[in-house]
Amino acid sequence: MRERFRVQVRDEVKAAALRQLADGGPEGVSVNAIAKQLGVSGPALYRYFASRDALVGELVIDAYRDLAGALEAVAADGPGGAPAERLRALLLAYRAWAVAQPHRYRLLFGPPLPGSDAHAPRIVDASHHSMATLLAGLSALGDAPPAPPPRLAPQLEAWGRSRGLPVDPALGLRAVALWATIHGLVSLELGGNFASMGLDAEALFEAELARLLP
Amino acid sequence: MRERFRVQVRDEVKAAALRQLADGGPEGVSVNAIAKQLGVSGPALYRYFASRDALVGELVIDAYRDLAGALEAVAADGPGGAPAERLRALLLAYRAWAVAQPHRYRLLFGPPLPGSDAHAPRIVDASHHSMATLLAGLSALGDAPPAPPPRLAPQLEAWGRSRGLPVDPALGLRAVALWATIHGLVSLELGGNFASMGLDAEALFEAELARLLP
DNA sequence: TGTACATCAGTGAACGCGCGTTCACTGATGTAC
DNA sequence: TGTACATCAGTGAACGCGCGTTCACTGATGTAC
Repeated sequence: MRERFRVQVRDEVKAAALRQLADGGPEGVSVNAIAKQLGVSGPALYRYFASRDALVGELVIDAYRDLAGALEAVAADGPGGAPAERLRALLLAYRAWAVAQPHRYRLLFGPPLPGSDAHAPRIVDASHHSMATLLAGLSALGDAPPAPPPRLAPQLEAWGRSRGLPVDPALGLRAVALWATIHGLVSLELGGNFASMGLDAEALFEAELARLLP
Repeated sequence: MRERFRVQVRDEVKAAALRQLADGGPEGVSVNAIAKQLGVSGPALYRYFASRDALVGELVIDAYRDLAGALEAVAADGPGGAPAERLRALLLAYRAWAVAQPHRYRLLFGPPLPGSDAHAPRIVDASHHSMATLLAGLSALGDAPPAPPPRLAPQLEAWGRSRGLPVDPALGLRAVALWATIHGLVSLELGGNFASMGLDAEALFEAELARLLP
């Protein structure tokens, strides 16, 4: 079928785009360069993607899906073990995904790209799944986090509701804070900040996990 | 004097570069575009900067100096108040600086730029002052943070020693962790992640501070 | 004070490059009778 | 099975743009006698 061929070529294009993303950053993803890498003429790619921005947009969505998949796999894997231990595994998987493919992590959580609209519904949707997994992991802990300040409580509740999972505001705040912390660690690690301080980023991450999830 | 003129023009060039940085990101800083904005021909700028990379490098160093200056001003201001309260003010100043000029914050802590060498000694040096201020603020708290794991302790000590301030490893770990947390919050805020969740980033930041510095 | 000279800011043309995207077209692959 | 037609992947040329950087040169500003 022609359709199978289309899908296959699209995947090859995206794979080449990811390779360019890895060296050169998001700005380094170039339609013409991808075409050259596939041994094909530049305009040929317009059969498969409407524009460069559309291509990059797909990379973003794929990355969100991939990250969410990795987290869900860990969350679903082996229901044994204490909830705290399972949450720990989840957070380690988050870092592992980021460290294994820093360019994709930066594509998701780095500075917003000119031309790409991070508020497009498809993208916002895709970004939700990872947070949902994190929320579930936290919720399994079962302890009672401190209540959020009055200004934040309704916002957190609205956010949970808009996501379909009615969420305890206190739990939501805890999830956001936890996310910010591990994102901070990962982001500094990817930026080489810990390396330039002579610090072992992995040990640092684990030390922080030990402190946060005693 | 000709020298005064040189300095003044260099400053104007940098100011125009910062304006371009604000809209368009680091890749949007263009020699020719700056020249046009100053009503001058492109090659003219090569009298003042050896290359585009040299220009951007100066922006980085300026930004580090500016951030460190803002923090030191807060630290030196009004020695009254409990140490925890003063540290709180320091961290609020960190966020305020980042939020007021997101492009410069991203220039410092965003993804490393292609062409620019973040390990150049001048840049590494400039990046140290802010951390020193944070360390001083934490040290004034006077309480005893938990000891770091054996793998990290010598690294933290070596890092402190290389900086001229012999530092308690436990304190160093605490500083790094605190930095990672506020960087995570700030970085997600600048990325618009909290906004797209309907959360008030400032309230979030303050809630986290309240939790971290009771 | 006036003149000769050196310094140096800025110009305009040019080089070579890469970019995203359009367009008219060729040629192979699939489909329908 | 053979033939007519439609579909569509891919090509090559072109458009218009911007980029960093070099080069030889003009002309104004400063300095030295």
